[in-house]
Amino acid sequence: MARKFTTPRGTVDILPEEQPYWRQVLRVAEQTALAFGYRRIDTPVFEQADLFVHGTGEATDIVQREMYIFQDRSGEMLALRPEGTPNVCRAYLQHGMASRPQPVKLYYVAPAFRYERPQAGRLRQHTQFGCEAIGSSDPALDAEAIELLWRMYEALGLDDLYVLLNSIGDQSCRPAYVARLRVYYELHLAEVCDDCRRRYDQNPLRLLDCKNGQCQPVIAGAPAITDALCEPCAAHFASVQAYLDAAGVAWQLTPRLVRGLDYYTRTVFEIVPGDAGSQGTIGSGGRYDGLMEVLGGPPTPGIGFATGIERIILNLRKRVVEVGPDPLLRVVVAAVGEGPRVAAVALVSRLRRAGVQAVVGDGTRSLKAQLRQAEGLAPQYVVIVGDEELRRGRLQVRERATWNEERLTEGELLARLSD
RNA sequence: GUGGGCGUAGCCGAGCGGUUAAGGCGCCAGGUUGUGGCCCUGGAGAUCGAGGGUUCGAAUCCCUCCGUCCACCCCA
Repeated sequence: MARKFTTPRGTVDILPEEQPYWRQVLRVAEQTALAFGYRRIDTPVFEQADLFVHGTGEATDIVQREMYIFQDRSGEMLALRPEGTPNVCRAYLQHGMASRPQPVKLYYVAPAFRYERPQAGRLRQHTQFGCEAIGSSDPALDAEAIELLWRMYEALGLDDLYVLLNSIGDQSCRPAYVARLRVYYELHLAEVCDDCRRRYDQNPLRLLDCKNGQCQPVIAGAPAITDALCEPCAAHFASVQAYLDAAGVAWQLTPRLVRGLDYYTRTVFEIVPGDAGSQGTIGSGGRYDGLMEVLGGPPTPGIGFATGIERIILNLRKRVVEVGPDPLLRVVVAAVGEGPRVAAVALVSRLRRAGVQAVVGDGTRSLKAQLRQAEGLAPQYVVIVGDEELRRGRLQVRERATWNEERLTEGELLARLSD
């Protein structure tokens, strides 16, 4: 049908029926983050575009072709947040958080925007829950971030998940490795796919992540970055692994795992479902020890992750995980005729002030219709107010599920409701 | 950004060149004057995603666009 207005491509409405999932996921996410000592931070939906150009990285797809970027009326270049980490780091610097006890551990729930071609599990606006621990390079924080994410999924009832873990080194060892990788690939360019030839030029690390069948033998023969780590990076990585084991989180060493963002150093990880489709990653993150300097701050290490709420819910639905229903409506008051309507409005007003969720039936409809309406609203009690009830000072109160009917005074009704 | 599938009322879904465009769910109303879940009856709701074209005639064929889904790409 010809609708005049619809949601923009790649965006969705979250209808009342879906809200229980959101409430549940956000509740668990926040609880878990708080339990791990993280505190909430909120940052603007839009920021100076350069924050992401420099922070997320000029070479990334996100910056090159996916940002929602615009000029405001003063001519300033702004961008809708494509991911959360640069905002949090900017806030850390802006508010002098280096003078707080380190590390500063922050979490956020925020929409992210990327101009991409939508498909299941990939939207132009999606919601990320993320955590960042800034100001320490302790590998225990890396392990803790991974564990936090893992425990959160666990609490939500998601199983069949896998932690993929890798280290991609730092400035002192990665460049040499990338050079070696290039030398290796130079000899095999004829055997790999077109995308890989492009990656060879633009983003060599990503060569390892190619899913094209013809490239797999070449990947298998490539030097592994985990063999090329410098001593400090190797030691750090070993500690991360040991701490994960200590925390009881199972992980899989995945040398081919690299990440799309420029700022990652050392630890990178993803959590994927066992039956993952192409948009399978539900959460991922890593260490970004060089990011703060890029943003103009002093050298400050950091580790963090983000997970997509929509993808979590997708997986919860796939597994038919139960979530609590909406808080139930407790009373619907049906009334026909002006006198009873006035009394009914006054009654629900008092009920609500007493903390009871209550509504009146639609006064433009018959009593029968109001009762049908009440059925749809599924309250605990249905109350009927008519002239007779007003005369007697007693309400007709029905427990909807049992049809059990009583004549009660308002006080008795309230007592019943407070059981 | 590339390739492919799909697009009929709020939802599911028949029809696939000539029909008043089925049916189900849901919604609304009625089945005597104030009584809900089942049942019965009735009603509202569709410019057949949009715009062009072919044809005497198009939901049905063609083109373009839009949306959605799948794969790639990328990533949460």
